[in-house]
Amino acid sequence: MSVPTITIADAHRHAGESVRIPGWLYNLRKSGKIVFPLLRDGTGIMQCVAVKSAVPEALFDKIKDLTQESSIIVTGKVRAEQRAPGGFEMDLEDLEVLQRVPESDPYPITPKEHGIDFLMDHRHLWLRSRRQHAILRVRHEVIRAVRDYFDSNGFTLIDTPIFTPAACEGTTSLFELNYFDEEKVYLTQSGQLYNEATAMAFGKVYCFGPTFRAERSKTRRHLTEFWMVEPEMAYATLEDVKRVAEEMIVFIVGRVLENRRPELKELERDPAKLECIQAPFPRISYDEAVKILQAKGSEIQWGGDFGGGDETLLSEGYDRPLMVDRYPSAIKAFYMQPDAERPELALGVDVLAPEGYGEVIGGGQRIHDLDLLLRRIEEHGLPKEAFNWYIDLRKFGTVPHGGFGMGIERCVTWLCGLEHVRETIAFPRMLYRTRP
RNA sequence: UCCUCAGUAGCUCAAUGGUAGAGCAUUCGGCUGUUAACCGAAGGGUUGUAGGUUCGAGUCCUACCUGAGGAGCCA
Repeated sequence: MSVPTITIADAHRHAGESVRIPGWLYNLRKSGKIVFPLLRDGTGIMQCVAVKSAVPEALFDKIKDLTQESSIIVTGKVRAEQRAPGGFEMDLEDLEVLQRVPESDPYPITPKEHGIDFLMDHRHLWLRSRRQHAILRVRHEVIRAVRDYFDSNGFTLIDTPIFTPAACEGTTSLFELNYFDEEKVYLTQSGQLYNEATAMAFGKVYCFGPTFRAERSKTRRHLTEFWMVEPEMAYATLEDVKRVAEEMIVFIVGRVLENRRPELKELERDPAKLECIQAPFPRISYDEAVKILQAKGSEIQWGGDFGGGDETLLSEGYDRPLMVDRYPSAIKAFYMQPDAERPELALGVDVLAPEGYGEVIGGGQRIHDLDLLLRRIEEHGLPKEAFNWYIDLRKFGTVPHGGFGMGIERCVTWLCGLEHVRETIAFPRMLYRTRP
């Protein structure tokens, strides 16, 4: 008679049955004649139990001598048990050891606390911990929600290139590499310019992929390689962009609350902080933001950009994301459409997450007028030849259009209530850290 | 790139300029309901590197290396 192979996540459906679960030994608690191995299988953690008098001696000895993170396949009967974490427990009947981790070189991440440097050096193993597991499952939920939101709202996924011939935005630094020793190309820092082309072909589009910034930033909000989702819409105004950004965030938060409650609990994240993320989000202008900041004691002057502290000051007092729009054109990218009533302002919007998490979305309406775009390219000293295709978009059926970009890691950091973005991606790439 | 802080056992951290310590991990022993289990014992050190001051440096000084936090910039 063969027993079914199941996952720990499904164990509650097999109470009273004998089943087989492949996994790894998460931890082992011993008490003389009774042992409690904790099995981890990627879907959850289950406590097993073996009493010396109730199992064959060879089996008991094999369990007793297991080491942390050894790969094992357990067989036993699942039973509801109040005392077990998770509410279910397995009475062990058999154990197959695929690889026993030797004592001479034990698993380095013990159940005690560790420093961040050590954990980052062992990131490939750290991913097995409950906390990292919870964070990456929330990340997965966020990504799935993003795709579902756009897919069910008429957007077409169109991926943009990662090798690009020039800067999308002249301001930030790019990673440069040799392209067959024939020319220099750069790793993309945004798919936006290409998406403006695809939006003119498909109406509503989005891209979702890795993005690279060679900024020498060393803060809790920065990675050199991160994932960004960027929708772009033809015939869209700044107001349309703001509405979509708001709807998307509400949708994502709703999905996380619906499907990832246990993960939020593992992370000790108060779900009430997310339950209040409902439309409408507060909206203020750059002008108002500057006045608010000055009243709160910030050094900011009109015309300057917000620092990290300014973003925190602005978003405190709101329990939901704050939308700030109409920034001075001078501090924004060359492609930003000016405000018709006040041409010194750009029709851009930033979305600042609550609780001091800062900017998670940046976007706005793009310039659709050919002459204005040419003028801006010149003013910013950009090489016109490299933008010929982009300029074409204003020559052949140009329309008002806009979109935004959302950094996935910053969003996950906020939703999980984390201190640092580095835990929201499996293998973070940061200034001074490219390994493992 | 700049500013601040840190580097001592495998890990997390102590140690007034005067003998290098603890908890966890590992090994051995004990324990029939543990929840980062607990109790007892043992092994484990070129104090990041190179100089300097001093009778004497983990501790003070200089440079460098590595990491962390922050700034600017950004999602």
